[in-house]
Amino acid sequence: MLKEERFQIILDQLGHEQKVYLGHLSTLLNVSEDTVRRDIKELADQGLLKSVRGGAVPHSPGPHHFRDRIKYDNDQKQIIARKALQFLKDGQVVIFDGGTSAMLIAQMLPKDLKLTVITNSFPIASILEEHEHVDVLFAGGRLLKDSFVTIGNDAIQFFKKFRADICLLGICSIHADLGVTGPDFEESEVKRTMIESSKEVIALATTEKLGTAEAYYVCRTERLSMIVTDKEPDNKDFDIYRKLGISLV
Amino acid sequence: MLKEERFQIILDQLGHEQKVYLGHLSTLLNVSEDTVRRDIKELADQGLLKSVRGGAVPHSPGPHHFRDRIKYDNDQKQIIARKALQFLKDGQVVIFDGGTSAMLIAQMLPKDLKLTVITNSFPIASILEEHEHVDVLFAGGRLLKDSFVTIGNDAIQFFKKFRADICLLGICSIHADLGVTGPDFEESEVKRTMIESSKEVIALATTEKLGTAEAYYVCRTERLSMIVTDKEPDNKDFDIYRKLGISLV
DNA sequence: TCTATTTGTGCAATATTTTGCAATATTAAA
DNA sequence: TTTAATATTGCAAAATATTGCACAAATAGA
Repeated sequence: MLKEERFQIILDQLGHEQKVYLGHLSTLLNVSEDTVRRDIKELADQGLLKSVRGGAVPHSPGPHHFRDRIKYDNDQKQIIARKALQFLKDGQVVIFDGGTSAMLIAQMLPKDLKLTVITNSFPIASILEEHEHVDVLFAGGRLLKDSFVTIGNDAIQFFKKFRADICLLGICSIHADLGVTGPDFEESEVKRTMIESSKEVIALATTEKLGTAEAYYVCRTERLSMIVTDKEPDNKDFDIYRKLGISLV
Repeated sequence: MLKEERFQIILDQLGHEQKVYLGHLSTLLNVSEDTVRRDIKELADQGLLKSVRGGAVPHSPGPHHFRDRIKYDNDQKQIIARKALQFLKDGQVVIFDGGTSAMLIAQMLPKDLKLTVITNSFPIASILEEHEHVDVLFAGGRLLKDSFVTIGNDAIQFFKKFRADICLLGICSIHADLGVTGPDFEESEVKRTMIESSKEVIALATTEKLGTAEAYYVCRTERLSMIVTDKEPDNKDFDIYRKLGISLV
């Protein structure tokens, strides 16, 4: 096998995974871990990925240093993202919420998928900038430091203009009676508008967020079309949501 | 078998596969590996494929990303950015245009300067995110791929809401009679609104852009308060602008 | 036609690169 | 701290490239 073939395979892996491991690649490519390490170093020198302890993570070009803040080792969220991905179809208009879960979805998105994406998240917009067939509509507003999303009335008014097919709602607390809630007032306001502007709402939630509530109201639980979790969906804890007509995945 | 026939077969192989091996070609073409190697070298010299250890791979055209563009000829622009920097004072509301010049200014901005920045440029917003005392208001709209700015009616409406102290206008063509012009229609539309929403307009222009014109009108020359160039401002070529009441720096 | 020259090919000697291993150093986690 | 995992370094063996050369085939000029 040519060295270039190995390079291609490593880069392909990083197209849909957020991290590749030395050990995994070593068996996959049939070479020693040392060789994989050297390959990764060479690719890192070319700026095609970022070498990290134990493997490598994607490193996309462009001036987006917020990309570095992604926590790549978040297995739960990665599982959720992979599950959610299957519900995105060609031609849809999708609102992406600003959380890390939605960001992972953006990163795993097949490059040939045609979408119109509406978002208020810098990281998501900058990831999708590389997708030729994705139109990005970005919500203006005040930039919230450290979470890289725009908020405020301008962002709200922006989302109100659209009628999206799907809203990918980042991880919030979900409680069957109290509804969907979030920890930040202004972000919750924006989320509420995102939901109002979408036909279907897919909530991305790690299981520990189910049954909990936070200070600020976002929407009623029944408004959700689907909850994507990191666990098996046939758990009986989830029955309460199924009764409300919500699919669990 | 003619050498040209071998060439054709090698190239055909690379049309289907992503790689060819020396050994494989050697048996296929009934010549020694040395000959194949020489063939590949010759084809590589013509740029028809890429010679690699053990075989060859298709020649991939390198990506031309935003990041790559930043490096080029920024000496001039750095001079301009440094000069422009002195006009920014605490407490001002400043509109940053999306060009590389404005980006360099953002990069050089002292961390303790208090500003409100209004922009439609991702790179600028993400640079300023690290400035604790800078409030960033980001214009929504359609994201223009590869230049990382938002454009369209939404962006225009956003800028119309403000009354800024200064507009830092990225490098356009400036002609004393024909006014300020740009090469892209939609970007020029946005620039026009930026200018309308600002008290003062500081144009950033490399000297070769002075006296030239492009297709799309942005504003009259007199509307500029100042032109920052990379040359000494006492050049007599600049007199024509001074007569219009524009400072040169 | 015949010779002289060029070109393409394979072979062998030598140089370079790649690879895996082992010893040592560094880092992250308990 | 100690401990386990991962990285780095130097090295030798294997794989591959390069070079020089001999020889054959094709080409050109007389």
